[in-house]
Amino acid sequence: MRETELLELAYTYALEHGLADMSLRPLAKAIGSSPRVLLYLFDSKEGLIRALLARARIDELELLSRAPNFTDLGPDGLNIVAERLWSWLAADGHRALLTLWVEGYARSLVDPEGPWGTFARDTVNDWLKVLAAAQPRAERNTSAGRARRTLVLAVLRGALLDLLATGDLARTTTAVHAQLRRTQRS
Amino acid sequence: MRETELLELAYTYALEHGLADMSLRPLAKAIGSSPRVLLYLFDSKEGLIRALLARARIDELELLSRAPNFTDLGPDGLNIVAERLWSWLAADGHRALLTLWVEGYARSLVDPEGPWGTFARDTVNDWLKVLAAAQPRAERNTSAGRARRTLVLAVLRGALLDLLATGDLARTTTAVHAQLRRTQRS
DNA sequence: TCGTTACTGACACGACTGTTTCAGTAGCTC
DNA sequence: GAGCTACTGAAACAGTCGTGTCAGTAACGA
Repeated sequence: MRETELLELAYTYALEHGLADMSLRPLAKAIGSSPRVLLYLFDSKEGLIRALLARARIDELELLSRAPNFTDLGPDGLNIVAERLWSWLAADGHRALLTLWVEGYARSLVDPEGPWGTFARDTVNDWLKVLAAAQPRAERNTSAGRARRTLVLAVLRGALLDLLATGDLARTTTAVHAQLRRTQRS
Repeated sequence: MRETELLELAYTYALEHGLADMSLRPLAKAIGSSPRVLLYLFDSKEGLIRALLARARIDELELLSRAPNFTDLGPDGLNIVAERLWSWLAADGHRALLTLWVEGYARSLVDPEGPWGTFARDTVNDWLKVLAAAQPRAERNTSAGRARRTLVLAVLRGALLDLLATGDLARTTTAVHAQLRRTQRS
């Protein structure tokens, strides 16, 4: 299937160059293809972007699925999962993917129509679902439980934004760990 | 001064339409001007974007300056300021500005050259500075103090991302308040 | 009145955009 | 061999982009 291998090439290209000002001719040349072929396979540029965003989401879901999703890790399960997620987010090799992800997020806020669609809302829900699975059953469906996983997600994402902008791994990691240790005690 | 009033018009236009695919002709037509004039006043499109980003940053700094920045509100000063900041971030009328802000942030991560420059890093530092001023003097320059304000910033920004994507004011606000109340006790 | 400064309109230039048209080629099935 | 499917190259289309050129107006101080 030519489509999947070209998508993969385009994906690594997008990771390097971003999606915002990507255009067909430079992309095609870089991956050894032609605008004609890309249009043939993906119908339109919008279709290509949609495919790239879906591809990025696969990486994201794959990460999330690696978090232990069996239930009842105890009352502290949420923090355990969060700590694991952070170590993934903070890893050097994931910067490009996460930057692309922020880009897609921002874009889907600005224009919810278009290929970006509901990317932002989707990822929030993906993450909240995984975090919910790590909470004790009794807590999961309470308002306090929703707030708690919302808070954990906020900490992870806020710290990620900070890390991507400043590159200060030590400070952001200390902050995240401080939080996860603190709630552990409560 | 024609420049400032046109900048203001362009700014409100950018708040509605985003910066990413803004182009001179539609913008000029919308604000009753011409590409010629915009180029005359701002030298280039890049100059215009730089001016718009600077304008957005003014709104941001104005917000931050409204947070009480006199020192020693007590050990809980950081939370007091954070709560005030959140009520501003969560206000309905600020959605457009904050979305624009996220867009600029994302873009400055993708391409740190160009008009976006150090927008992301700058805002992180702006906020951290304000939060630092709200911490007790004794805590301010310790590693734990840095981590604490980093964490507060992460919560605010993470919750903001969530709010912008989902519009769920109740859940995000509950999460933020839970956090600020929790650390208050510690 | 002259010169200077601030601003503006009309138009064209070259580069680039996504997309289409037309014309294929290679491989597989019947 | 015929026909079908999958894929591809070359070139052109219409449109938009940022920008430059040339000209011109209005206000104002000397």
